[in-house]
Amino acid sequence: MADLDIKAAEMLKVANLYRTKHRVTIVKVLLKAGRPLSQEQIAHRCGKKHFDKVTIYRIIETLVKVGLVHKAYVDKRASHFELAHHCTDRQCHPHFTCTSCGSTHCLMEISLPMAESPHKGFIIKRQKVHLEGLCPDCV
Amino acid sequence: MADLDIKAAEMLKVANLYRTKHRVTIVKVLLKAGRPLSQEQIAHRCGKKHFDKVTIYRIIETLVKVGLVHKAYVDKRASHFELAHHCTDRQCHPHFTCTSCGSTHCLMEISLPMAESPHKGFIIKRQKVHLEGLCPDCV
DNA sequence: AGCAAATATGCAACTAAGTTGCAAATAATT
DNA sequence: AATTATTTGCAACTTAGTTGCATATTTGCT
Repeated sequence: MADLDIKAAEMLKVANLYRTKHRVTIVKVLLKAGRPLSQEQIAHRCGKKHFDKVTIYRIIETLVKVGLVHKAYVDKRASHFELAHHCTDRQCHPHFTCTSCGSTHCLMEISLPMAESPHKGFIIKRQKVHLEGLCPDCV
Repeated sequence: MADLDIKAAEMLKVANLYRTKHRVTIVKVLLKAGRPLSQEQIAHRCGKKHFDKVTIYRIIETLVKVGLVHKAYVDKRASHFELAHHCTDRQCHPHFTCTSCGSTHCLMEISLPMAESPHKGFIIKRQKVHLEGLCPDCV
């Protein structure tokens, strides 16, 4: 997965961040996953080497700050994060949670029109859509 | 506020739930607030009398189960709940969070079209929209 | 009203996500 | 290679939300 290494390092460089082993690994994990992950899931996918949860939270925080990552949703009290590189600056793809099995999926092809802005003095910059229903496995 | 008492008791009756003092008080608090509240905010608005947080969580859980209440959003790790009586069964009004001051508001007049369902095997039953930007005070 | 069955509440102790401060380690700069 | 800027690991902490169980309240019935 040298491709991913290069891509991850490149993303950090563009964002003007120190390219540390931990950051590269975490960006790679998020690239490979292609879907939102919690701190625990990230830690698990980082493998045997020790990745302190504080470090993971701090890296996520940094990546969010520079716009590489954003919080996709909260499930069972755990925030799930994903790379923002497939999102426009106004909205991302919707996420879908199955009310039967509890799984969550990215629905990349759906996009709703933006709410019109301004609305009664509110300047709307971004919009997030979360869907609920039954996933293919539970129908 | 005898009106609210009657309304709250009526809502519990229709939902076929015991009309306890605690439940009536909490429903009244939610009616009066007209916006999502966290457990802590509910406790605060219930006033001097002792309302254990476990009780509040359990009442919320019950109200969610019968559909009177739903979780509107999570802010700073705390879930915020509101009465569902102004929502359709497919979607509610969007919530708006100001990226400058952090306040969250209900935008009652906005409603986006529903994502079409089914989509690739996913049956979409409900949709939640969360908006971000600048509130009138921060513009 | 008074009683029994059904259900709700309070308390104490717990779980787990996320945070903070600080010393040691690593990356960038010269 | 040395200096500086930044990141990481550790330990201890904070806090939203949960669980089990004994006690209190509601409801339906007579």
